[in-house]
Amino acid sequence: MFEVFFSQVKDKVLISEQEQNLVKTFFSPKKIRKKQYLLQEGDVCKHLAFVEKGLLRSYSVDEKGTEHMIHFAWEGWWMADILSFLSVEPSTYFIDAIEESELLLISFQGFEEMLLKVPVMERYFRILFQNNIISKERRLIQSLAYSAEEKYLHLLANNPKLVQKIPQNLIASYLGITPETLSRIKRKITQ
Amino acid sequence: MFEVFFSQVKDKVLISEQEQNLVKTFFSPKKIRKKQYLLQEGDVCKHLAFVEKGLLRSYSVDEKGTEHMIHFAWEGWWMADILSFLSVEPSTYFIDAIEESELLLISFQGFEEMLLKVPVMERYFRILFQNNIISKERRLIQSLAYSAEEKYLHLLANNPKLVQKIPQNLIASYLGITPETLSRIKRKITQ
DNA sequence: AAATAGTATTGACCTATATCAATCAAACCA
DNA sequence: TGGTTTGATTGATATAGGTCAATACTATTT
Repeated sequence: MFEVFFSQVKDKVLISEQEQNLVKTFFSPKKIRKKQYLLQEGDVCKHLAFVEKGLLRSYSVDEKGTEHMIHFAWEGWWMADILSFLSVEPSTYFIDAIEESELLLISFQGFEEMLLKVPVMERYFRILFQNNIISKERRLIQSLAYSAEEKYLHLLANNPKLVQKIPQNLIASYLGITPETLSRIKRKITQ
Repeated sequence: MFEVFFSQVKDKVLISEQEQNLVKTFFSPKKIRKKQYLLQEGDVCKHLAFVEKGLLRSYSVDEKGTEHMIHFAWEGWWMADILSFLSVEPSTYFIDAIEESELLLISFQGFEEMLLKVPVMERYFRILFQNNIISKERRLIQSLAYSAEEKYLHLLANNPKLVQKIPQNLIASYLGITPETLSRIKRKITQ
């Protein structure tokens, strides 16, 4: 159950067997079906979810009912509304499963306690958050400075797995463009 | 010199006098004039800069020579190209002073050593990075889902200090719109 | 296997925002 | 202090990408 998890952790920090066993106690496994919600708007995000298997997405829905993709997470990645989770405020997001998935959940109390009892996990999350900042910053610059076509080409070059795994209408939303525009861009690139 | 710094740190974690004295040894103060560069594209970002006083900006410049504002930092905030700093790769950003500023600089080695020797600073940065993720995510959603006018209204509501302190052409760039469009939005809102 | 729902493509048209250019206002500095 | 650079406003025009609608394609369900 924790194979993917600890292989990810070990990519970033050194962790002993003993520490691993302690860390395990803070998590509970959960299976989630396709289209099932992990979080709905208005609810507090009570867990960080690590994806052992499968595929999740997070998104917001505006007044017109349009969905805006925020993140995708598959094997080896985390998913949560970090704002809601940390501030214990109602979320403005939805999180659901694009594919049937296996998750490891940790609660807010569990998270805080784990970081204090296992300092190496404090370090792991600091590094994780650093990386997250970097990738968000990249995406932000792209959304500010690039045309729709440039954004798609960058995604293809830098995150081909995402383009493979995720339906096009969701990719369009992730890039902040319409599915029609993405379809036209693809045609233009291919011909 | 460290007044603003430790008041910020104490907002997030408990830190002893002893720890404070140790932390101080990792930083060096630096004064920087208006328009002076702290970082130029192609150089590795060798320091995290804490702003004790003044105002900095970071921005990228595209092939057409257009500047895209990434961040602003004034009293109590950090500034760096975190990607370049952490990965020790050449930066794609510029950082310069909008106003004459007083900074506290810490090198990469200093940073790593400080986090290991003063675990409470590991915690401080984990929290700092958390908050950074949250604000970047907010900005990202706005850039994807909101119109130019909505983005400006949100900025006014949520970051009025930024709107006060920063020239309009830079605010426009920060929002990913042109100065002309921002000017028109302001007129529309006011009348 | 048919029926249904979801997803992608294409075309016609529209609108928000960019671009270009001129003027105006303010800030800097020699 | 007047001249020069820098930033803001306004107008005219162009365009990338959105919207709406029809059709085609692909999965999923019964």
